[in-house]
Amino acid sequence: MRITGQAKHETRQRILLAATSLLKSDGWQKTTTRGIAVAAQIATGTLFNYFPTKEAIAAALLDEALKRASEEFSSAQTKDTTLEADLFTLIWSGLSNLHEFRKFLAPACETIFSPLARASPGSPGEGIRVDHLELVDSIITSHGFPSPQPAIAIQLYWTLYLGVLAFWAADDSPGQEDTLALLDQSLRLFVLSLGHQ
Amino acid sequence: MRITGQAKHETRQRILLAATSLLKSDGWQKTTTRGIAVAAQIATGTLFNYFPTKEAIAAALLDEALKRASEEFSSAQTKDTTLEADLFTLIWSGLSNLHEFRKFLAPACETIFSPLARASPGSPGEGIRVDHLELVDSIITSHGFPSPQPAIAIQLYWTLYLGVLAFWAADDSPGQEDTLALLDQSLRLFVLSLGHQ
DNA sequence: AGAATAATGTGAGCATGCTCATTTTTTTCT
DNA sequence: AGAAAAAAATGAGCATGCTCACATTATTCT
Repeated sequence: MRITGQAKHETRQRILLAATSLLKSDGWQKTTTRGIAVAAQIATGTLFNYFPTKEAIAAALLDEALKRASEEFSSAQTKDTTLEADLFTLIWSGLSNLHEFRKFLAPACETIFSPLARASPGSPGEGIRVDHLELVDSIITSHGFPSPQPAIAIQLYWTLYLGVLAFWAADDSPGQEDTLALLDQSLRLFVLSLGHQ
Repeated sequence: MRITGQAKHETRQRILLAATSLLKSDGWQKTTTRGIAVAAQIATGTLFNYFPTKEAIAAALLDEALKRASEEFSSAQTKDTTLEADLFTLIWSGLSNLHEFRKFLAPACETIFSPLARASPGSPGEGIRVDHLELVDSIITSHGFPSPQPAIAIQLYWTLYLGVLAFWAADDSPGQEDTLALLDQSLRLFVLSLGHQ
């Protein structure tokens, strides 16, 4: 499994690299699976041996970026700040890591982890959502809040998170200061909602 | 323009009727534009003389339903309730009118008014969003609140609204009581955020 | 090594959203 | 009414996401 696995891994990386490059230069719509395959020097069919859908390719990219953010957060955590501050750090770090994908994030995400896609399990972004929400849950409880009620609080969090993401993707204010304001407000509300329940 | 317009209008209605029927029985994915065209007794190409995209067809259906809700609200308004209650009435009425579309709402909406589609003007759902937000703004100011700050408050509202919609679309609790709870919580937070700014 | 088996690569081809040159129908003008 | 012009309908065809039967390469077994 050693050498084979390595070759497979390299192909996978070539695909992700090709996809990144094309997505950045051409955007979501104009990047075709055929184009990615050619750039990665494989056949169209082979592409789908590695990723089940076009969205899954983008999801893998976003997943990598967000995993980096999670690790940054977990290692740098000082633990003496407020819940609000911790969540802010995590999310802001996520946005920084997603920065290179900002241009095509909105259209790609529509199908990847659309808030409305909650109904469709097995969607490419499900892993991302689950991982993120688990981390958030652990942060919340580590600050002494009760683990949020099953559905509502977490649903509210994810909604607000996607709202921030959506806003950020189209935010052209200097330094994304408008996003900062929205994120601030959103987190304040979310923490409030934890208390009120 | 009289007689012609009428014929056009009838064709349009036939399309919407056919689409409704197919969407309800087959869902979003399995309903094809060819299928709608056949059911409406027109050629595929003709369909696109009436609606620019498949999404636009669904958007027209949702628009009709939500317009009905707006009218219900506007005519039944008693004006002596709280802001929270008024918004609740409006949104709940919207959900009732959307009820028959619940099954395919989530996948359709991903592309129609995806939370993340704020960036794409000219999308089929833009009119729906704009109309709704205008109404909400007027309700807010009629209750003595200042018209919300440019972007943030309205963005927050739309985010929460879509979150509710998404949840509702997949909510199988009896009487959608879970959605009720989420809507309640969301509106409480939103009104809170109006005060805090 | 050579056969047998498994894993991976391949591209023709399908389904479907949508376009557009052409044909058909309707309206207008005299 | 009949010709000219405008409007609408049509369906072959394109692009693209994805599938699948087959070919190719890698691995295992004796």
